[in-house]
Amino acid sequence: MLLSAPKQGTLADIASHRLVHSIVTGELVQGQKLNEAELAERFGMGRGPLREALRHMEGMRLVKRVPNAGTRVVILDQKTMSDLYAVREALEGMACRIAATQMTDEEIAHLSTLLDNHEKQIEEQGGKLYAQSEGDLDFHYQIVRGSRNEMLMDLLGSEQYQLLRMCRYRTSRNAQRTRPALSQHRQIVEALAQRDGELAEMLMRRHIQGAWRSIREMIDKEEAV
Amino acid sequence: MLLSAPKQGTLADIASHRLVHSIVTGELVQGQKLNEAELAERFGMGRGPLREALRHMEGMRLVKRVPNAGTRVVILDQKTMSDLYAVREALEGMACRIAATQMTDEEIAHLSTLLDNHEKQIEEQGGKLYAQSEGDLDFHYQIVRGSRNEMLMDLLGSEQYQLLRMCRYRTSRNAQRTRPALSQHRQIVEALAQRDGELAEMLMRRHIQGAWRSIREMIDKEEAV
DNA sequence: TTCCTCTGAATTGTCGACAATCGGAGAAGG
DNA sequence: CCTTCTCCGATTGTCGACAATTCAGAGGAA
Repeated sequence: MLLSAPKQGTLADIASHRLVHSIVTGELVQGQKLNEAELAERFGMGRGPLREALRHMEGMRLVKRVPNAGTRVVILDQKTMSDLYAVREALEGMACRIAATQMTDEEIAHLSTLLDNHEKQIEEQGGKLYAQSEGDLDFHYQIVRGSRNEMLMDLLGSEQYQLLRMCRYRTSRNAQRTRPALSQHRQIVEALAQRDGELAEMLMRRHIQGAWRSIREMIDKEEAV
Repeated sequence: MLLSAPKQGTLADIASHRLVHSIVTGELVQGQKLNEAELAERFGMGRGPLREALRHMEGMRLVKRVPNAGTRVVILDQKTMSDLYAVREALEGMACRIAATQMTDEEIAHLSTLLDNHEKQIEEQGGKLYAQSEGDLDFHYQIVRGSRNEMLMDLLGSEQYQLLRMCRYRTSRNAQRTRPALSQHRQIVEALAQRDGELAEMLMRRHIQGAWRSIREMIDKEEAV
């Protein structure tokens, strides 16, 4: 799993993982100020490791830090989300294009079975929206891994991934477009199987554009209320 | 300038900037182990701020850190560079596409004059290869800013920018393809002026592909010796 | 000679205390 | 009543010392 948090290692790493979790799930509210002493005590560690974790999270763009004024949880407004999806479209599109030439037949077949499972989950009337969402992320990350591009894996895996989960958590209530999404996923796998990178890239980009459109409409409707 | 390093702020920030400079210019050799105590003394600070800087650099992908085993300067081998250019192609292509719809006429005109200056510099037989290189980065970053996408600006500006500079520093001896590059830049500006995002994206992607091909050939030739 | 084990020195990880800085409550003046 | 200044509490930034871990080399056995 991507969120596998090795509860071992330095305290700073542990603090990072706990902070990520708290921020993604909304336990730490957007814009909230993070008090170093308080968090350090809650995590049972000194302020040193915590500050290092904060610096790391700054790199992940999950918090915003101002010298001598503390660090705050990032605010995911519509503009930020829009920017995020544009970047995703570019990066995952590229990943898809490369993956079409780099993935093994076995890996592509595995993607197919992954989608089969996903479909079953949907038919079983998954109240487990969360699992579906994670499964979707899994699909996307498998393709990114297929690109064999370390930098893409880092960017989409470690960093944007968290922002995306945060975004989903905030908008997970409905967003029932799993059906069309699944269909698009199948198209993408087919393009990969045919080793058509250009087509795979285009399909992935459209897929992400569609996801963003869906989310944005939901946000707009929500704000109208 | 992008490399403007405010020599004020927290010691950790100062350390970051000095480390970036040392790594990009090669003063700190690739793969070299970074001793915390030694660096802290050289910078005239304690190990605390230095460790925070190191964590920050880890986020920038300029160093690699292993728990209980220290941090080392990243190694820019051909695979890493290739990955970097693929990511650049995706991100700058997207930036270009968006910029075509977002930049003001004034900004586009400014790009044109920027290229005029660049051309003059070339004709004046610039021994100042460095200035040209920085000018080129300036051109690219102006377009990224034109996209109005904060995340793109961050990714391409603060982070990849440094890796790219490091890459260029290593391969700056010849790489005399300023002429075709300038011509391609002009084409891109024209596409932007016509508000043709799709074309602008394609031209930018080809431009970056060409730059990478040129660099790779040079590396291959170098290694053959 | 080669390999293993066992130190112990060097380096990283962590903590608590102190200094510097910022934000806000409350007093002084208009 | 509002504005501005001053001081104080709270929070961040920094340092030095200590604990935990790793790595290299000395020494010994096969």
